[in-house]
Amino acid sequence: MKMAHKFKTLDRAPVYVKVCNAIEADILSGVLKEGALLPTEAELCVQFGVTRSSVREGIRLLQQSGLVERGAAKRLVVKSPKTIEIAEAASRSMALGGATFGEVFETLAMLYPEAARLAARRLSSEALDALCAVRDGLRDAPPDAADEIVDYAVEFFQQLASGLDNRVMLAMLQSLNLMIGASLQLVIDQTPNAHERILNAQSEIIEALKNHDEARAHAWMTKHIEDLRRGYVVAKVNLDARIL
Amino acid sequence: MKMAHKFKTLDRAPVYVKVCNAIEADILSGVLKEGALLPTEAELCVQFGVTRSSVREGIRLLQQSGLVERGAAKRLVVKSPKTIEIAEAASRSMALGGATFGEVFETLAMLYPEAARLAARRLSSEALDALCAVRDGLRDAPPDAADEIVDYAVEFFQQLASGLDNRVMLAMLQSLNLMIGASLQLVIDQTPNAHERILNAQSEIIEALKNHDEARAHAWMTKHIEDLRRGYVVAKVNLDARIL
DNA sequence: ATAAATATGTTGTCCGACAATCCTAATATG
DNA sequence: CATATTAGGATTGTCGGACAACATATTTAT
Repeated sequence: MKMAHKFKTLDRAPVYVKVCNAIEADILSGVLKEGALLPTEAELCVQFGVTRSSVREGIRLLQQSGLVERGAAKRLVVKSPKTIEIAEAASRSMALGGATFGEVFETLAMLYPEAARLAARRLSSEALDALCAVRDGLRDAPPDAADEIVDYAVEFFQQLASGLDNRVMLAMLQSLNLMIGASLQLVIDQTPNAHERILNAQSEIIEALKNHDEARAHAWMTKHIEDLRRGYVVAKVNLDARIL
Repeated sequence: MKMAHKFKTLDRAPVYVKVCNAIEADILSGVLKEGALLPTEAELCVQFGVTRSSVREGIRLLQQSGLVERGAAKRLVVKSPKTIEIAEAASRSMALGGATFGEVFETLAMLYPEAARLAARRLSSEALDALCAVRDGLRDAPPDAADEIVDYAVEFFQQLASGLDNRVMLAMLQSLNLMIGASLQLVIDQTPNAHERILNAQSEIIEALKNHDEARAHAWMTKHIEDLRRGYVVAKVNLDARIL
């Protein structure tokens, strides 16, 4: 008995999706390396055999996923997503998805102490210097300049994360930074002694990192974050409220 | 002396970007709630006063960020991003950004033991039942069916993460799952006793969760992940290689 | 009343056109 | 000769209109 031939289901995706996929495939497979120039729109039209409208819609799709970007001369250049951009996209999506302060803080409280522990194990001396620079900046800042204090507090987290030399971790920590960064502003200028307390925590953490004292780094980071969290409670921010 | 008037810098973004931003703003501000139907393209044209090409390009931008989707009758409906989609986007970007197995595993080894500890503190009984179901499924699976074992191993992580009731954490854990999921396949069928070892780890973790024994949950999760990591070494997977 | 046929609306794709912008190269000027 | 200017060409952004494909709503026929 002869089996009737089975056809594969036809690919009925819109053309602009196919354009997006085709380009993306070549990027992913390495045919198009980072920084490579894509053909012009007109060129893509003839290569794919579709009209410019479709090509352009496909490009928008690629553009939003950060794989491609307009460079000099407006030409499209291939770009491999940087951790900060991944973090931005993720935190933006979380905000839109309705994540709350409580969720962010709980995650922060879980991740950063462990990050500090890892840092105590392997932070380079340059990374440590960067942390010291942040701490010194904070020390010299006027104790009532809330915005500056916030900047230094976030920057401390940022530098610590960067020093871990792990892009996956970095992206996650950065996205947490972004999610609280904006709101920290509202809190800190209502917290008494914020300047002093944060400065102290940073100093203790740095000291622990210097001595490769993992437990102490972990403990102080925990304390530091708990301190920040208390700020939200004092400022009467509802932890179930959506992040901005 | 009269000060010359200062003009704000003009907004010179392309129209399609403005279209995207305008719609996004209304979604974010709550004017457009989840599930709401967007006007048709023709309608948007007259409302924004631009041509359909521009509207369509703007829609592609929104579409890729997961804020909008074609529903029944092809109409555009507003959609708030789900954690799994955020995780997918993030892991995809990380893969394109060149993240390595080593980075993923290190992050996994940091996050999941802490997640297990948290789970021991507050996992609901339903979530625990779900974990048991996974464990039972794995127990009854043939010990040489590598793909099934992988599925159950990943599913165990998935259920644990879901039970934490924290979307931010969930998104991060899920994105880690996705990043190793694909590659675990290659490893497990080269690992002797994988079935038995994974089953044992799952059972121990479940036992610890039941007894709210945070330390033990943490310890066994650590052991479990280290075991998986060893699989990569045995299978001679280069930990500096890019994830798929 | 149900099924078939038709009408209507919406999206996907095409085409052609033009202004704004940027790059390149030729030209003018010191 | 080097630099500034200008002209030219290439490319993107935006427009308008057109039509086929498809899904829904409405009417007609059985």
